[in-house]
Amino acid sequence: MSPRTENQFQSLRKSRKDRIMETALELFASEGYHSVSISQIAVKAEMSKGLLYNYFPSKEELLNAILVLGLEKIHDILARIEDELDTPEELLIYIRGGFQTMKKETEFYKLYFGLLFQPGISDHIKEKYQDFANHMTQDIAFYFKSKGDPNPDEKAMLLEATIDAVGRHYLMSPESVDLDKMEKIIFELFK
Amino acid sequence: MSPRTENQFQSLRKSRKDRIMETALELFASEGYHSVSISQIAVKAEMSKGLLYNYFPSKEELLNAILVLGLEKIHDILARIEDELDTPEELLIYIRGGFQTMKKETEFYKLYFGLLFQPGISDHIKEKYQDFANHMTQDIAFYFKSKGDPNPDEKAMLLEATIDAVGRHYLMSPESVDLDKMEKIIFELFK
Amino acid sequence: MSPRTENQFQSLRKSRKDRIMETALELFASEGYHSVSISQIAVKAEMSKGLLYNYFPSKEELLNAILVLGLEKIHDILARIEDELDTPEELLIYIRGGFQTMKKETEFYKLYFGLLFQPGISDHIKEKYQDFANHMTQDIAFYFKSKGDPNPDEKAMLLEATIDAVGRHYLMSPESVDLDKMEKIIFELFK
Amino acid sequence: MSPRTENQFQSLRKSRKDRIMETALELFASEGYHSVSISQIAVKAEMSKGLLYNYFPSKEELLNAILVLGLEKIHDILARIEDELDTPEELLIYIRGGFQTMKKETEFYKLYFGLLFQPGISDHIKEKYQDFANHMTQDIAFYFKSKGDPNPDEKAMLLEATIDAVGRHYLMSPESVDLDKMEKIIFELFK
DNA sequence: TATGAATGAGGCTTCATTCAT
DNA sequence: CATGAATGAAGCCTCATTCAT
Repeated sequence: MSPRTENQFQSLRKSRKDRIMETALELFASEGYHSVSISQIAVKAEMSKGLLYNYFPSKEELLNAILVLGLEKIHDILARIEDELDTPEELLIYIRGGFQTMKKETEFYKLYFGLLFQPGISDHIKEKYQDFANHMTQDIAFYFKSKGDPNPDEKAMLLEATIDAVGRHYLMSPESVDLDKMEKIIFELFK
Repeated sequence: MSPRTENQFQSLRKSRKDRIMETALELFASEGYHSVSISQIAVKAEMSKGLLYNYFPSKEELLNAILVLGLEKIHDILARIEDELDTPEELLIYIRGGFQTMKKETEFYKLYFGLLFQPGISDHIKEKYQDFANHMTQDIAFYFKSKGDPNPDEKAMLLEATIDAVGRHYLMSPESVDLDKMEKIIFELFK
Repeated sequence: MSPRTENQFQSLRKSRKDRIMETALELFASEGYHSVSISQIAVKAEMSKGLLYNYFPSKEELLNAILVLGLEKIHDILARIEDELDTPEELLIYIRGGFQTMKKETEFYKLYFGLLFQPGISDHIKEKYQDFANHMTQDIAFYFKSKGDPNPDEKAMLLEATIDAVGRHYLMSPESVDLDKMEKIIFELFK
Repeated sequence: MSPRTENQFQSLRKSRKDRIMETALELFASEGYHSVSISQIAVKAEMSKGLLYNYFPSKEELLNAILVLGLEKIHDILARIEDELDTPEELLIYIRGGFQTMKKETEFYKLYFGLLFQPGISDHIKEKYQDFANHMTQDIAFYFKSKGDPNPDEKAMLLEATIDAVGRHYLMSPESVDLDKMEKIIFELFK
């Protein structure tokens, strides 16, 4: 029989890679990066340990890939909203957007928040996150500036931190936080 | 050389147990719980592994003890402020108190925040923290109620979360956060 | 899919096979048999691992084939000189021949010397080498006998060993051994 | 009970370390460094794998330690002979000394010769051996100089290489080489 | 009480080899 | 014939914990 085409190989690789990353994210998020073994991932992804190394050179690189992908997803979501924040309505949408990424990418956020204070997580990732958070903060600062607030940067940082913190609460016990309500209260506070 | 011996001297007067916990906290906070071995702790605490196991039955119990002690310390600090929050002045003091515990117990908070999203941390601890956070939230809610705020509980949760989040930023890069200024802005926002 | 003649088939196989062996020899000699993976060979030979296994049933057989081929090449070179060693001139040519095979088949010798003391190398190969060395020794012994030396066999073994050893030095650091000079000195010593 | 004394610990450690090195040398020499697993060594030394790592940080460091020790032993043996080589009698003793170290440290030599052409063996070791061989060569050169030989350095290198090569033959098949006889023939040739 | 040697399970990773396509 | 994804055994190493002294 003839060998697989280049295309066949590529889509096979992509699907495998996706499967590994999905499975690993699930496990990392629910059990913690250090507590999950490559073996567990392989079993849950229904493949051999060896195959996993065909796609990621190490456990750490697998984690990295997951984090990079997650940050990109979030970035994409927010990129659609960001534009320029001029009106209160837009601010509300922005806040809502923040919460929605958390609802949508719950697992990623759980993993991520568990890692941020973990020393040893690659600086590259931390930088990426910083960039991302800075970007967000600047968007918000723009709003406060146009409103004439005396401390726009601090206000922005504060709002960003607040969204972050409420999201954290939500991730830890979703049933105890009513995001819709919080969204409005935050808006009232900062608008 | 001399600061180190100064440290050693100081910790020599402490009980063995304290020394172990201090050393372990230091290492856990700076390198991460999973990355620190019992051997490292024993070496840094200048005692044998065996002795360490005379005081703590396992690595996990050592961690537990550290966390319990840390929570208690924080509780003690806040207990001195809490009373009843009636006036804006008291609220400001409360906010300030929150930040001050973080400045004082930096290492504990670093460890703690790194662990909160890490599954596998004993539920006992998580409960203790919940109690503690709830307690705090209720104190604050008391203030908002006495002010006649329509959403006192949510407001309280929000303020608590905000203090938390700003503290996190501070812990990650102390130079980029001016706690004194943030304290005032938060106060203006919530008072 | 145009059908190939039997001949084209053969020569295709041959060139592929040669390429594999050449590449493998290169890698084995420079990095060591155990440190080179089949994957590396396949990449460097610009073919797939699978194809490689069409030509050699295992890594060990590939090594074997390389060694056999190498020994044959050396044998061929020496066969052209050997005839009967009667005169000193012929002895000199013989010594020179020994060194020249080492210059010409450097990689093979490097691999070979690295393997000779490695247990686990197929006995078949070791025998082949023994035969070859014995053959050489006998040729030389013939010379010493015709010269009336009292210990022709030992002398022969000694000369053979000496050529071997000087060659080894040369292979390890070519710049530190002047083969032309050594050749003459050895000749003076044994003639 | 009271803890072991420092002395007890030290002698325990020494005996364990020796046992590991002996066992490993035996196995490395007879099966080849790459073919012997840490597990095998542990089993043969009747201890756990883990313990081995209490004494050597890695397989490679274990090898290193063995090689360093071996070179030192050989050095010691030859140091007793070396002095200044003036008379033919002393040269004979020197040659004999060379062979005797090989008879005495058979395993070490087997391992060593198997490794010399193996790329990846630590340069530190190779240097040590070079030093050692150079030292030997210089001793011999001294003899040829005092004899007025026109090529003392080359002669010395040649003699050294010859001893080496005959030793190699002996190690590979002791029954086929009569070292006593070779010793004399070499002596007659070079004296 | 104190020591650190000793254990052994388990983790990460590599790689010769096979096989569906 | 050719490809490279897939397997699984085996290797090196770490480390929490135990225990003889």
